[in-house]
Amino acid sequence: MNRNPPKSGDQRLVLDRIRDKQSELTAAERRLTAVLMDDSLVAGMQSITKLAEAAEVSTPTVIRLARKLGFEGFPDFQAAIREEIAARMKEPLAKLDAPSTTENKDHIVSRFAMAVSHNINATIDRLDPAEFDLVARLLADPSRALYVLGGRITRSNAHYFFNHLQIIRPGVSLLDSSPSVWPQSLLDMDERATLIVFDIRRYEKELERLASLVVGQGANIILFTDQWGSPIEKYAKHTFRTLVEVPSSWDSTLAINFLIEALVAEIQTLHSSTDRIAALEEMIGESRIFRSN
Amino acid sequence: MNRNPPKSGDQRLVLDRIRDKQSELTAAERRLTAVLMDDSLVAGMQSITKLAEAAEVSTPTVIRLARKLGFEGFPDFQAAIREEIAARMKEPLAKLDAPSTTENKDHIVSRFAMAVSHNINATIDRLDPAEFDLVARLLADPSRALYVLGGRITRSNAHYFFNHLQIIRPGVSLLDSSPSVWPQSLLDMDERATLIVFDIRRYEKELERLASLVVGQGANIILFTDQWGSPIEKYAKHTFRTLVEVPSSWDSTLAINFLIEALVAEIQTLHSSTDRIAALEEMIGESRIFRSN
DNA sequence: GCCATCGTGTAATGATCACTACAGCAGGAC
DNA sequence: GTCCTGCTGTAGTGATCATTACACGATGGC
Repeated sequence: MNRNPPKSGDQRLVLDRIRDKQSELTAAERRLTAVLMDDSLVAGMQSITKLAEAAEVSTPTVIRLARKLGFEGFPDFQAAIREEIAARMKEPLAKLDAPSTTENKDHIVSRFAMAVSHNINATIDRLDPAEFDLVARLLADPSRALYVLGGRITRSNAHYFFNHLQIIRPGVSLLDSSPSVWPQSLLDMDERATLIVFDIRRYEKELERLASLVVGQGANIILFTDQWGSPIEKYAKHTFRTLVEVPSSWDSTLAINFLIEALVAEIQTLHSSTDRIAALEEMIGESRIFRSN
Repeated sequence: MNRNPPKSGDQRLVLDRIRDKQSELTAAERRLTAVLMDDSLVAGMQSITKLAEAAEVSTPTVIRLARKLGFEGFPDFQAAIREEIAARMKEPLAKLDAPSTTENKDHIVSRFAMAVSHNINATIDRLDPAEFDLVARLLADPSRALYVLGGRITRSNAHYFFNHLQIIRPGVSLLDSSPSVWPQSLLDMDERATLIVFDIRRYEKELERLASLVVGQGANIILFTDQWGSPIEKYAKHTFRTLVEVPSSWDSTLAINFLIEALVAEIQTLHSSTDRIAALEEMIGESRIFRSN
């Protein structure tokens, strides 16, 4: 390729330069770099006007950033980006992660990303969209009382789900982590109640025991578990199996979180209680958004 | 591959169009397409003047080719090329493709998966591996006291991180959600202390206030925020920006969880305190594994 | 050999662009 | 409160750009 414009001295990659200077950048400049890094600098191929519009900043801000990164002006900056993209396009398989040397391939983050990618894909694969929709409708029904319960590790997931459900609709309770206080909630669980349980390996005896009692009372159970399946499956009306293995000593609950977030999105749509959210924000008094314009 | 770029009416790829019309092209136009195909269209990102020079043709020839290929003019042609390159660059390290049949393409789960895929990839993209390693080492150092704090939504993430850190190493505290009890912990934060804060949009004033106090005491802050950046960034020694936008009324903290899990994996490796885990499991008395195989 | 046709480049045009100068404004210091 | 500093956008400029009109030259039919 013709590299007749020998750039402005510096040979480092644009992405690296951005990362290096990230801490010195101003708010508007960061909005810009966010847009640029969003699609691996491709946004920087547009004219300065378009790029500025996309990032919602002014054109001088773009020029100032280019200079801060060590380029003479926008054309110089853009030429560097073009060369960088050209170099990356030449490589057989576009690898997004490493702007970079091969050493990053083995970095824990890369290996983790591949595992997570597989986990979420496989989780979606074994998901029945019809069942997903059914569960979403079920959870969106405010006449059904909901109880949420997690295990030792999955308690955070339970809390996350509870946190959102509680804002979207009434009648949601988070069961305490201590089994000693469960009986009080158990009393209220009739056939209009639904218990959402999270139980991945090192499945917990207490959860199973509670599940059997809950079913005995006529309530339904929705279970989030791992690929091997918690013993609670036999009590559950709906089961979501997720993949949890990653290159770590710990299991990953990312696929579970994925389902939770997708369900929350769908439930919110079904319930469409934007007024409820607005009211809540009013109460909390935090509705101010910090984006600078 | 995905042919999402909507372009100017026509959906076909630029490269395909060139191949289709190759036989109808004139000598000068072929010189042009040769240059373009040489580096996967990247040459087409320059100005029309530069491109013409590179191919040793005149600028009107470039316009005539663009029109022959079905574009309105050079800008239209260039926009199509840019989108095509963008699509190719996005080719994720972890491609969470839409599951199975086309009918499901519009299902919330599929749309969610695509957004999440992009979020995690872009998050990795803007991550500095060296900083990641540095933070992992910092958090693995048992002589540093750790404090974990989340906002309204990110409290679950904070809890998740805390939950794991606490098992791996001593000296980890989760700050309560109620600001009224923060001062007690604040007292203990000296220059050997590190505060891990989660703050995504609808950035919370209380968190920022605490952050400034903490820094005043000489402690370090590690911040997990969104792509726009919490105001706490200016206090933080290390900042991890993640993408949070998904087709939902709610922001997604999946990319944050991704970083947490990856950090936990690395910290665990560095600390290699398997004995500590074993001891803990002994105490909990839950060490029986249910795996079916 | 003459003309018609097609391919191509040159030159001139409005449009857009990159860039500068300056003013407004927010946040921090005192 | 008041200043000050630094960030940011607006407006105006020359420069570059994409495009058009047109002229030249090559080719082929008659």
